[in-house]
Amino acid sequence: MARLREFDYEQVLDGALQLFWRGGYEATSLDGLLNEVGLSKSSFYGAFGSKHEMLLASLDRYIETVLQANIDELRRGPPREAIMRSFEKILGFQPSSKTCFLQVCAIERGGQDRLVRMRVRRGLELLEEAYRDTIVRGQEAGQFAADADARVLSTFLVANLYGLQVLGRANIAVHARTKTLATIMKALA
Amino acid sequence: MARLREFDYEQVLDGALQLFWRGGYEATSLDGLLNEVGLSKSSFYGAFGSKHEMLLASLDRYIETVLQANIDELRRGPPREAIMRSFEKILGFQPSSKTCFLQVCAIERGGQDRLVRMRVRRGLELLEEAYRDTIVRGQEAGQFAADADARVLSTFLVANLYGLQVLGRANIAVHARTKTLATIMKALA
DNA sequence: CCAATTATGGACGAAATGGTCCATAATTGA
DNA sequence: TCAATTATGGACCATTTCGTCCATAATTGG
Repeated sequence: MARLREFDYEQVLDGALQLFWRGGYEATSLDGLLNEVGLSKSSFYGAFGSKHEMLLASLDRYIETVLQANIDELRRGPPREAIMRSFEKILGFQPSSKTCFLQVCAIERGGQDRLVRMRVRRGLELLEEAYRDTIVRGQEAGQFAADADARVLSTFLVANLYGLQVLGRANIAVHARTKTLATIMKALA
Repeated sequence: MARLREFDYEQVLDGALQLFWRGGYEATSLDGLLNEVGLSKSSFYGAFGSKHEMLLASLDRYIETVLQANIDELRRGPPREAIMRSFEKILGFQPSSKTCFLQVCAIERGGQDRLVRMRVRRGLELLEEAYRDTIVRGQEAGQFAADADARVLSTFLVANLYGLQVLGRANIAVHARTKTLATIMKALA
């Protein structure tokens, strides 16, 4: 063995995630990041490889913590309420709120960066599956139309979830976005 | 009077729009931009002021050309078909396709940049109005449920339009996105 | 305690960043 | 034709960018 690392890998990763999440990839400077988390360059390059690899690691981290927590909430609660709550969170967004990191990555880098795209896709699929299972649960409980295709509806929900975040970023009034939620829920039955 | 400018202002603006549109604000370097459009720095700063002002000008330009063209199509055609066509365009997107510039700006800078946010919002509102008027036309023609609130539905359509673009960026299969369109249209009646 | 190995601090570097400045060129009204 | 004004090319600048490198520190197995 040899000298032990003095920093907490996941703590640094979480710090990087916060910065990338708020500012995006390009606008986040490595020096600023290292300064923020208090890490030297050699330690960083030794542990993470490069700024880009750090982004990928942040994205993985986001999926397995933040996104997974949202998914867990969805899977746990009563179907209709759980779905509504997932949307109500987003209705509360202000323009300066952090929208889903998957969306940030998809828009800034998804067009050119295959490794980012694969991860975003995986995250969206996890979310879609969670919605799908929740819809099926709701159908079994007689809350949603039983003849509807849960897969189609779950993709529809994911699309709406991200669309509403764009409206929030643009400062479209809360009441306008809230009324949209009713239309979305109506599509479930 | 004095010496005449040798470059075409709008042509340069269009070139800048293309670069910002494809790569985003931060990732687009001024040197690269000037090199691309063949403009000297002094001419650029004389005419446009700064990189940031150029972004704002590009955004305005986008709204009055690209977005307005989409809006015109929407307003011209038969209601149901016009709405469907506006979505079908997006279904054809590949991951590398340029998503709506309003979305790129909203996600990259909307959280921190008020001037960008105001423009994005105005663009979204123009789009929402066009959808709204188209829905009303459809209601008058008996194609859509007459008792529905066209304003709510139009916001709903805008949200879906942007949500589907995120899915496209993430390489979610075309057939999954296509099926979503049916669900969206069903909400109109 | 020594050898091997890994972590750390920070100096260093080359290139790129957005932006300024100035000498010169071109144009028009008088 | 001359004065006034604006456009242009490009040198120049400070700062920041991501990344490398190396000497030194710390740790463990033998």
